Amino acid sequence: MLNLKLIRDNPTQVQELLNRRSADGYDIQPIVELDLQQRQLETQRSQLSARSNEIGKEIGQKIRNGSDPKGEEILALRESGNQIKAQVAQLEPQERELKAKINELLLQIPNLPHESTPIGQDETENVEVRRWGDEYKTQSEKIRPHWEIGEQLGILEFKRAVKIAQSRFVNLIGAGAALERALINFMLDSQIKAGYTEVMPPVLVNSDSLIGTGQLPKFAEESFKCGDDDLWLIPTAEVSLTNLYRSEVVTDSQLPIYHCAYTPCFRREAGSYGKDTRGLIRLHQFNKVELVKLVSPDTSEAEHESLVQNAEAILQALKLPYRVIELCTGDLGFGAAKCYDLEVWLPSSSTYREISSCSNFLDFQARRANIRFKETGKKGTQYVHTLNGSGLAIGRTMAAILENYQLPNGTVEVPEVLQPYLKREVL
RNA sequence: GGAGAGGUGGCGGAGUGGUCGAUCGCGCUCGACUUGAAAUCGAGUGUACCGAGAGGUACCGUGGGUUCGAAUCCCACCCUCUCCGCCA
Repeated sequence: MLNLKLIRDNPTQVQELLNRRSADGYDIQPIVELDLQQRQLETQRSQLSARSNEIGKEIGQKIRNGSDPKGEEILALRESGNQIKAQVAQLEPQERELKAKINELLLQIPNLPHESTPIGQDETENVEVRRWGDEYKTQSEKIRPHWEIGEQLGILEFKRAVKIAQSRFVNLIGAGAALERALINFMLDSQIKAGYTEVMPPVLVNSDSLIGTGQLPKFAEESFKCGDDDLWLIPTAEVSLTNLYRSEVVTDSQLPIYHCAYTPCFRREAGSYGKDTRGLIRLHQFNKVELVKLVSPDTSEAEHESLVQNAEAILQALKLPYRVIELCTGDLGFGAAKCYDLEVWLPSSSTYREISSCSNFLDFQARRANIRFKETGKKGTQYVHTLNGSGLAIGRTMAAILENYQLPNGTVEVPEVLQPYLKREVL
């Protein structure tokens, strides 16, 4: 969430930055007005409370000095205390309501795009930063999509998954399941080597966690909710990992904190009917290795670049052609100030498809989740900066491997780095 | 799910209606002593919000309530621990 003081002090700049996201945009004016009202109320109420506290102390002192607790003097003081209390009781709910309303509005406002984020309307104005691995693109004439390859090899099974669940689910069979596991282990091993501490977190989380990372309140329809409990299936391990430190104050010596996790991810994909209906690209349940960093604000830009490199390293090790895209302001996710997408080459459709999204949230999530750090020797606390990225989405990686490593005879070569994990060279 | 115990500042731990934002110990910071360190001694040391400032308000698991006044009394909820039950 945005800093209320920043909105208060620089409403025009904040509004201008929000407008970069979209023209119909977000209006901060209501917040500015409510904030003004709330502060006036707060001043008024706290002055009354101060007076009331004084009266309370006076009564206590008089009784200790021998005044009759039932005497006229004390009764008069109590009466005036009661009057003030009645006034406070009137103001309090108004103030609480205003605060709640402000908070509600703040939770709906997306992050301000970073100054360096390219300005644009939608994904067509995203900027390609670099490309890697053109030399690995297959020259073969006969390219089949990954779901055909997978079904023919008997390692992907969509029909029965639909039976036991619904559409957009898959069974991985035999070598398919083994390949999935190999990818998970390879990715985790690589990221652990890069300095991330592995976590196996809950994949069910409460509402506060989803608010902390920004999925709630705006995107409730994107996640699966458990009926009887305040628990949701995570759409990404970002939620679990970032919320590990919710409402905590860490010391600056603990920073930077790097975590990686393999988890299944669950997404309702509401509103994407008809999109990517075949294959592994858009499922309700998919596996992912996620990277999360909590860092000191002055390092977050450099940390962002190195996070992207950690994700890229996986694609490079797998020799999968990809490109790095910097999202423009109009395509930026809700909480991100700056975001790079990694897109892997899928030869069957001759397109690059997103396989990792690496975002810098600055203090946006830290404010929502109240994650702070204390600098030794300094008074007070500061919000950390949070970053995350996929390292990588497993299902899409499998799709890319099946397509990029397919052989004319219908089999699939196993990428060299996976061979020790999979203990075979061909699928 | 049942029974019991408990949740206080970075940690430990006091505090059962007023002088408590909270004794004390540890830790930490600064200073003194010391060639240096340890030990010792002295001072300081929570967070958030409002206010130009002086200052004020709020916070003792969370939310309500009683009272002029609540860490302390009442109610509900959450969490932790022990025992029992169930269970991958």
